[in-house]
Amino acid sequence: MAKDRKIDVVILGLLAHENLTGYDIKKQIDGAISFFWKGSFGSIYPALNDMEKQGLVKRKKADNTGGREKIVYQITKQGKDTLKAWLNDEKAANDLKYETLLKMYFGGTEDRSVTIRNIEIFEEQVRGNLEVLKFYKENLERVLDQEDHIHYYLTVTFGIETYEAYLRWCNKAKKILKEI
Amino acid sequence: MAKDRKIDVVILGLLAHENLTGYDIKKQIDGAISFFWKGSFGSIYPALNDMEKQGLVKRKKADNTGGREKIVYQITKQGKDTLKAWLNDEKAANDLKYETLLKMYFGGTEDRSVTIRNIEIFEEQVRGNLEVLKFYKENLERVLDQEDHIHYYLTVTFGIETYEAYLRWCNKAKKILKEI
DNA sequence: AATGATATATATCAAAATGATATATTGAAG
DNA sequence: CTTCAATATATCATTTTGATATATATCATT
Repeated sequence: MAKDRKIDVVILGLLAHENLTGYDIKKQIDGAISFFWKGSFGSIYPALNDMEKQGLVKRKKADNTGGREKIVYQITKQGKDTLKAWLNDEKAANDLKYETLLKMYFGGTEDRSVTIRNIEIFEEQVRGNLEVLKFYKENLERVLDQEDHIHYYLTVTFGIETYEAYLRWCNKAKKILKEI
Repeated sequence: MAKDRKIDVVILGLLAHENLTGYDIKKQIDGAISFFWKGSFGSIYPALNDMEKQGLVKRKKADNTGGREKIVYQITKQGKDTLKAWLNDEKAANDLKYETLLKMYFGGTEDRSVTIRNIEIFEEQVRGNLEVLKFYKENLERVLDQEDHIHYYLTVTFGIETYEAYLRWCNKAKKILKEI
C-alpha cells in the first residue's frame, strides 16, 4: 500500500520554515521535537532522495564555496501542498511506547523493591526532561508574538503538563507499593 | 548487534501468568496493555518461533481434541530468567510518538482553526480512552488483594493521570489559540 | 606545525516492527 | 444451510531504528 511514511511530513514541516541539509534536519528533530517524535539518519537520507524524485523537495544550488559536499534542500509548491493536506487530515496516530509501564505491568513476579526502583529511574528521567522543557517555555514566552512560536509553545506546555502528571503518578505509585 | 527485540519480554511477561497461543497474546496486548504498548501478529509469531529455538518458551502438548491447529506456549525456566533480568535492568526506553503534537508544532502555516480542530479530535480520542481506563480502575479496585492486580492498577492510574493532564492541556491550548 | 578530539555530513545495512493480506477452521445467528 | 464474525497461524512489503562506514572541518593542546 505504501505512503504512510511519517518522516516525510516531519521533513516538510521543517523545510517549510527554512532550507536545511539532512544533517540539519536530524539536529532539529533531536531538539525541541525529540520529546514527542524521533527520527534517524537511516530514515532521513533515504526519504530526502525519495521526496526529491517525487518533487516534494529540491536541492538548492550548491553554494559550498570550496568546502565539503553538503546538500541543502528546499520545499517545493507540491511539498507545501502535501504538508497542508496532512495538517488538514483528521487522522493522527498517537502512540506511547513506555517500557517503564511494561515493567510495572509485569512486575508482579519480582519483589516490590524492583518496581519501586524502576519508578525512581523513570522519575529521574522525567525530572531532567521537565527542567529542559521549562527552560524552553521561559525562552518562548519572551517571543510569543510570532505565529510559529505560539505553536512551539503549545507542544512545550503539553510536555510540561504531562511530565508533571508523571511525577504525581510516581509519588502515588510508590505510596501504593509501600502501603498496600 | 541483535537482541533488542522488545516483543520478547511482552510475550514472556504474559506467559509468566498463563499459557497462551499467539492469538491469545495479541488479544491481551490489544487489551489493558494497548494504551502504552502495541504488538502485531507480524512480530508475535516470528518471535514465538525464535524464542522456542532459544529455549525461552516451549509448546504445550497439543490437547487439541480433533479441533483446528492451535499452538499453546508455555514459559520455560530460561524464559523466566530472561524476564527477571529485564525487570532488574535499569534501562527503559520510554517513547512518545504523537502525530497530534507534530501537527501543533508545524501548524503555523495554516489557519488557527485547523490547529484547534486537531486539538478537538485529540480531545475526543482522549475522552474515550479515559472512560475505558476509569472502568478498568473500578474493576481492579475490587480485587486489589492479589499482587498482580496492584501492578495492573499502577499502569491504569498512570493512564488516568496522564489523560486528565491531556484534557487540561487541550483546554489551555484552545484558550491560547483563541485569545493571544 | 602536528596531534587528536569533536562536530559536520552523507550513506548504507541488519534487525525489528507495522499493517496488510492470505488461508483455513469454528461457531452462532438468521 | 448459509453467511458472518471470531479464531488461528503465517508471510510480506514497507518503515524505522540503531549501528557502522567514510570523509572533511574545526578547535584546543602540545
